[in-house]
Amino acid sequence: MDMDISQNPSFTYFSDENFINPFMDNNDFSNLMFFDVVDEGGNSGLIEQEISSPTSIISSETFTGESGGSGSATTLIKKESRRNTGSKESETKEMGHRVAFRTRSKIDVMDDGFKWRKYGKKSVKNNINKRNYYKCSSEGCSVKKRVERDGEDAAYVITTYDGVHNHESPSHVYYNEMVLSYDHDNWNQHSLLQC
DNA sequence: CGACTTTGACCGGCGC
DNA sequence: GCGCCGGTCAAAGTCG
Repeated sequence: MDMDISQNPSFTYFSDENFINPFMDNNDFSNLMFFDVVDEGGNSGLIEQEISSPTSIISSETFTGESGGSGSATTLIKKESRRNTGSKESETKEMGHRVAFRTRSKIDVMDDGFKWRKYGKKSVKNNINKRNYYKCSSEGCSVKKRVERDGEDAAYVITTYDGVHNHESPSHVYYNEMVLSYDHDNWNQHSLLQC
């Protein structure tokens, strides 16, 4: 509609120029975009600053494809940006990190190797399509995921991950590649590092 | 029978 | 204070 998603103050826009589309195998993806969701808890995020900073962490995970033979998938994990401008009340709330990406896909829900339980469905403003809410069904894991079709172009699916899994993928995840640009303490990436 | 989905209701945050 | 909106809950239904 009126709002280009790349201008959405809640997201940092990433094109897929340097990114290999992980879902290309079994879906009709022709585009994949990532958004690093900035902490919207208060300050209006100066997101442009985040783009230039090396915040991205990309891990490639290969799983056994138990749901119809998907060969591999790649998880993009982006450290949530921290606004430490004024060193003033340093983020007491634990948001974990949030990743959103937009893919062109025929299917709504992508199999990322984790097991999700649907807990809500909602029609949201500026989008004629419903938004679906999922939780990770693993015990003790509170990662959430939102899935919605792009209101402008229903060929695109916007998926937002909220939080970090504290366990491995139930379908044999092998993290065979990982690029760590930098790290902070509030993200439990040790589950990734062990590989 | 257990796990999951569906769906309306409820709640809290935020803008006016 | 009020209304809108997004997110979550929970009961009922469905499926394997």
